[in-house]
Parts: sequence; structure tokens; C-alpha cells
Amino acid sequence: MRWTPQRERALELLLRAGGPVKAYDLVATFQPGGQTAPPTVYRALDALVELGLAHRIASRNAYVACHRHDGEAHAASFLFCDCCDAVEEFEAPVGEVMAAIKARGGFQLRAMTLEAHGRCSRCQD
Amino acid sequence: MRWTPQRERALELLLRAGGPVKAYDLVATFQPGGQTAPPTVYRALDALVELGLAHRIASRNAYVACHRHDGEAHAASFLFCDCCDAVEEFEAPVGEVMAAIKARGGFQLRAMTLEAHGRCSRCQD
DNA sequence: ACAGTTATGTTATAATGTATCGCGTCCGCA
DNA sequence: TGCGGACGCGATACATTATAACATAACTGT
Ligand SMILES: [Zn+2]
Ligand SMILES: [Zn+2]
Ligand SMILES: [Zn+2]
Ligand SMILES: [Zn+2]
Repeated sequence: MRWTPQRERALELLLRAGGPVKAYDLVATFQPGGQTAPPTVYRALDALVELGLAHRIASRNAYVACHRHDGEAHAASFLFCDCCDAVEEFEAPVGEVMAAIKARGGFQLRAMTLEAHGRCSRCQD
Repeated sequence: MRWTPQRERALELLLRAGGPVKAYDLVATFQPGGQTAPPTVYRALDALVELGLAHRIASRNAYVACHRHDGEAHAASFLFCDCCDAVEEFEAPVGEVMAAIKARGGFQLRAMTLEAHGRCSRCQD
């Protein structure tokens, strides 16, 4: 897995956005003047996910830079506000869940994602 | 929220499948002889999710009947096999996670989904 | 019966994601 | 230094997934 200008560019855009970004937003903004072919964008994003620098948020069809921005493996956990579209990554304590999976036997865990949906503090009025 | 033939039909198909079903599979099979308009299918599926009788599996763009098949609210938790496409709903112990969300304050939780990815017992050879 | 709400039908279109093929570039190795 | 394989990128076309918008029908309570 190499570190390339495309991937750096994608990560830069994710970080600058500071939140979830849709693939087709990058299709529009990847290069300053004009469009980029979708496969180019998807490949860059997939690489970032593979490298542990970003997460894919399946329920929103979006990608977001990992808040840790080192490539350490961890369960990707997010809080989603139903009202505004705020999304925040947090460190969910998934120890019990992992233990339960181990306890039921036969399943070899590789990765875990967790989505909590509700109302953020700003949207409770 | 009414209980209608469309919704019953959708649930019947999910139950019969016994696993994740894609919306466009239902588009093809919803009525015996021919296609159904996508909005009809999506509306029926959305209603089932709303009623707590099914879950949407975002990472697969698929729907599955809830293993409890009563409408009780609960965290939707699934084990996904990376090799075969087996998916199993299980009861993840998310108490700690919910407590952590409460503890950080300001977020009013409504629903939670959890996806565990790895290899099922049949795929570890 | 009436009005308000909820559900369905229909058409078209938007949004999201991949297959494929060819070419260039990088890296390890002889 | 030359070779060979793996990896990355560009480009085109296409497949899949989901929704907008509007009209009609069915149900519900009064
Ligand atoms: Zn992260
Ligand atoms: Zn909010
Ligand atoms: Zn369930
Ligand atoms: Zn398997």
C-alpha cells in the first residue's frame, strides 16, 4: 500500500471538511477545475479506509477522516444527530461486545462499526 | 401506521428469505407476474423498519426481518462473514456503550446499530 | 357525508458504485 | 542496468440503489 498524491489529496479534503463527505462531492472538488472520474475517487477513499485513516459511514454513503488520524485499528463508533446532520466519532467501550462474540464461539472478529442515532445537544429545544 | 397487504407481503418475503434481501430483489418478486415500482417496495420496507419488524443493513444495502419479529425496540446487531455472505443477528450487550453515551452528556439516544465483520465458523479453513 | 390523514400508483430522474481495459510507474531482483 | 510483476491511475461505459413529484385511492374519526 503506497502513499500517493491522490490519497494525500483525498485525506486533505476529508480533514478540511471536518465531517462526513460524499464520494461525489469529491468527484466535484478533487481537482480544482472540473470533475474527476468516480473510480479515481472511490479508489482513493477505499485506500484511506484500508490504511485506517478514514471510515466509511454506510448509513450515509459518506466517508470521514478518522479522529485519531494514526492508522491504529479500532472499532469505528459514531454519534449521528437526526436533526442537524452532525456526526461525531467517539470511543465506544466495546469490550463487552467483543467478549460476547468470543463467547458465542466460531466467529473470528476483524472489524466493528457502531452507529448511535439520536439528538445532539444543540437540537434538544 | 397501518398494517397493509403491501407490508405484509414484504414481511412475508423477508421471512421466507431468512436473510438479507435487496430492495431490487423485491422489485422483481413482489408481485408474482412482473415488476413493481421501486417506490412501492422502498415504502413497504421503510414501514417495516419503522414498525420494528425489520432492519436495514446499511453496509449491504439490504433489509432483513428482525429475528425477534415482535416490534420491540432494541439495538440491531449483526455478524457479517467476509467470505460467504452469511449474516446473523445477535443480541450484543450494549449496556456499557449506552452508559458511555449517557456519561458524555448532551446526546439523547434513539437507536443503535452495530456491525461486526469477520469470518464465520464455516469459513475458517 | 365531510375533512384530514395515510397509503398507493406512476413516471421520471437522481445518486451511488463498479467492471473493464490499457497504460504508466514503482520496486525487488538478477 | 535490465527485467518482471505488482500496484496505481485514467477513461469509458454501465449497473445498482434510491428518491422527487404528483395524482389517486383508502382509511379514520366526527
Ligand atoms: Zn476512527
Ligand atoms: Zn443536532
Ligand atoms: Zn432485530
Ligand atoms: Zn462464512
